[in-house]
Formats: sequence, structure tokens, C-alpha cells
Amino acid sequence: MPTANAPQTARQIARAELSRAICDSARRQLADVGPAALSVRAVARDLGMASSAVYRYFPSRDALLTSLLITAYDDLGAAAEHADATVRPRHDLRARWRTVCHAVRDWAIERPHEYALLYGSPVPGYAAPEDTVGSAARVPLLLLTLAHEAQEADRTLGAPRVAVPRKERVALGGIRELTDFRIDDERLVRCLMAWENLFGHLSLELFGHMHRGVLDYDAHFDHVVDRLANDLGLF
Amino acid sequence: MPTANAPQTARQIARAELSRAICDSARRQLADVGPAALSVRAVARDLGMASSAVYRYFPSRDALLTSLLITAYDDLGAAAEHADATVRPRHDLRARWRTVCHAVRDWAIERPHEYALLYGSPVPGYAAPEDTVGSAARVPLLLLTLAHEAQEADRTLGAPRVAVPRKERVALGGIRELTDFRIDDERLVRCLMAWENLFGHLSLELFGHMHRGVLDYDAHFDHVVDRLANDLGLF
DNA sequence: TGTACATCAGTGAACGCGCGTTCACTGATGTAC
DNA sequence: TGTACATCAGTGAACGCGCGTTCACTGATGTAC
Repeated sequence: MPTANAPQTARQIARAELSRAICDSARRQLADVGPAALSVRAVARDLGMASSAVYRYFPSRDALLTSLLITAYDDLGAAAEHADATVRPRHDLRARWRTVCHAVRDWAIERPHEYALLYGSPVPGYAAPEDTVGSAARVPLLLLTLAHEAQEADRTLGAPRVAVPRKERVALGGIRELTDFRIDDERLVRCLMAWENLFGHLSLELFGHMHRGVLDYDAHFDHVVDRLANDLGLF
Repeated sequence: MPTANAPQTARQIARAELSRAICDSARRQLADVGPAALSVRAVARDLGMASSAVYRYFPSRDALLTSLLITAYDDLGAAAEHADATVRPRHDLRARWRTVCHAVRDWAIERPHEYALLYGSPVPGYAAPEDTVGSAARVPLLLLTLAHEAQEADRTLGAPRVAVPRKERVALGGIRELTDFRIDDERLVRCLMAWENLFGHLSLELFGHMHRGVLDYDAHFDHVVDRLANDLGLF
């Protein structure tokens, strides 16, 4: 007797299986040709089926892309969250920050093409639907959570205090609405900067801009992450 | 009588003119389809010539891409350098830092597709030749120059001092070789972080990751740039 | 449990399109005498 | 200054390839009685 939530009929099982296989094949294709040249026909060829058959599973090439996008965001988000969850003791915020940053970087280095899909150039002619925003927010939300915990634990920021202008406070209203905790302006700004620094580092590193300048990416990343922890009062 | 350096014959003039026209058309195409789909035939169509004629000017599609890449890096580098050169007094390093950062951002916002070409995903199947590195280094070098001037003027960094581990010092050897001035480790690391933060900000902003989170990109950028100036001792 | 009908996965051909690159050629421009 | 030859820009056809999507179809799976 099949369980309530699992697919029941042979058809449903096969459908779930093939949907996954199509996504996997598409993901593999990303590495060769990039998202702009992602081809329904090539996926079909890879799986040994007629190209028209893929349309039983995804209504269009763009729908396939959207699925890849959401899966990748969730995959990265889950990797970061799980890494964080393993750290003990929980109040060691520096260790948690380091672990999360390294989890994000490890994920990116193992799947540079998926990283490029998420954080590289937008795909021309493709507009990501709003469904992606929840998944995309997981990593930044995790960073904010750490900053908030530092606030609750009264850790002082290492970076110099600077008055936050009214305009900037207003600008950050969007983030306030997306979080259910209250974080002070100073920490919020620094957390955004750390987010920008983290992904700036990854993009510059993975897209080749540190070539010949930085000789040991691991060492440099470690050090930057450590400094960001100080700036943010994560210790 | 033609001047020594200028093209002399009608052929040479026409060749220079058309080379430029081809690049311009290709640049316009970037906006529609992205670098991966940049098409020699479409450029030819745009200019009303046979597609084979383009091959008199660029031996391949990739050579055309390389030309776009170098031109864009130089264009951005020149924009940043010229912006810096206008600031008076020269010892107002905060003003110069702000001006440079805004010049880079303005350039990027006006040409998001060229920005994506430089700082977004690498083009699959295309490897940028080494000729690009000189042009690509102009902006980071300008940032380093400002940090170095702050050092010469004995401005103290706002960010907390942290010991630079030996591994990190070694990692930064590559940059040391590319610059002819001596900059201390502390400043060098912070300058790299500012570079990562700057381009991280631009990529996240231009590639849509601040959507719905940050409500006023200008205000946020201003504020971040200001804080980076403090961290770096630019005032 | 057995049958009749509905559902739906997968096929293969077709439509109309685009691409990079090569090649033999024409005709204009440049140059050496 | 005038002519003969060399150079080279641009043409148009061709090669061989790939693409997204639609459509009428076959045949297997699922379901209601």
C-alpha cells in the first residue's frame, strides 16, 4: 500500500523519474554551453527520446530554465542552512559565519555553471518569474539571522560606527519587510556589505578576475571571511 | 599631406571606419542576445554587407568578442581614470574614491550588457586571451593607487586591524608584482575587500538580486561607498 | 475479477528559422616603373 | 603624368549543422462499472 504523499501509479512514478532525469541532463548541459544555449533537443538526445517528448514534462525551454534556477537556489540555500545547523556551540557565531561562507563557496566551486546561472549574467530574453525569489532569499536571510543573533548577544561591531542617513534607512525598508526580526540599521548595512563582499569575492574568483593577482584563493577567502566576521561583530 | 600616424590611403581610412562600425554593431547586438549568441551574420546584416565580408576584418567570431572585451575594459578604465583626474584638491582622497566608484557604477548602468560581458558569466567555449589583462587591471589598479596615497599621507584605516597570516601574505604576492609601489598588507587586504564589495554590489544590483530588498539603489550605493572609504582610511 | 473507455507518454515528420566558415569570383584601389 | 600589375574589399552561393515548437499518430497505463 503506497503512502499518502508519494506518487502512486506507475505513470506517476515514471513521470517523477523522467522529470528529474530531464533536469539532470539540462544541468549537465549548462556546463558545456551555458544557459543561453540550453537546448531541449540536446536534452532529448541525451536521454534517447524524441525532442517532442520533453514537452510532456516542460511546456517550454524557459520553463526548464526556471526549474533549474529554483532547484539551484534551493540546493545552495539548503547547503548553507545544513552547514550552519551542524555547528556547536550555537553561540559561536564566528564559527557559524565561517561555516556558512565556506559552504556557499564550496557549493559554487563544485558547480561553477550553476553558480553562474544564479549569480552571473541574466539570460537574454529570459525573465525569472517571481517564484524564484523565495528560494533566492535563503542565503541572504541566513546571513541576516547571524547578524541578528550577534545583536541579541550584544556583540559590538568591529567596523567603525557611521550615521545611517535617512535615505539609506528608507532604502532598506524592503529588507525589513522580508524579515520577522528587528535588526538595527548599523548591523543591517554591514550585513549587506558582507553579502556584497562574499558574492563579489565568489564572482570575481570564479569568473577569472583574480587570475594572476591572488595566488591562493583559499587563503584569501579565509582571511576575508574572518575580517567580515570582525566587522559584523560575529565572534 | 597626411600626418605620420594617421591612416593614409582611402583603403586604410575605410578599413578603420568599418572595423569600428562592426564593433559598434556587435556591441548593440550584445544587448539583445548576449555574448554567447553574438552573430557574425547579424552584424553583417545590420551593416548591409555579406556575412563573409566581416571575415576581412575579424578572422572569427571569437576575435570579434575579444575586441569587444578589450574595448570595454579600456572604456571603463578610462572613464574611472578621467573621473579621478578631475577631482580637486588631489589630497581629498574620499572625494576621489567616491568619484571613481560612481564613475564605475554610472558606466555599468549605462551599458549593462557590456558590464555583464566583463563581470558576468564567462562565455562558454571562449577563453579570453592574455591581451585582456592589462586593460582589465586598470580599475583595480586605480583603487590600489588611492589606497597607497592614503598610506603615504598616513591616514589610519577605520576598519579594525587584524594580523595578516603568512599564507595570505603569500597569496597577495601576485598583486605586489603588478604594482610598482609598496603598500602594506593591512591596506592591501582592505583594498581588495573594497574591490570585491564594489563589484559585488554592482553585480548583485545589475543582475537583479537586490530586487524588492533594497528600495533605492543610489542611496544604498552612496552609503556603502562612504563606509568603504572609512574602512580604507580614505578621507 | 473482467471488460470498455479515457487518459496520456512518447514518436517521427514537418515548419521555418538561424548559425560560422569557406571559396572562387569581380571590381575597385594602390603602387612601381 | 600614364600605364601595368598587384593587392585586397566585398559578393553570393554553398556546406553542414543546429534550434524550438506543433501535430496527428500509436500504444501502453489507469479507471469506472
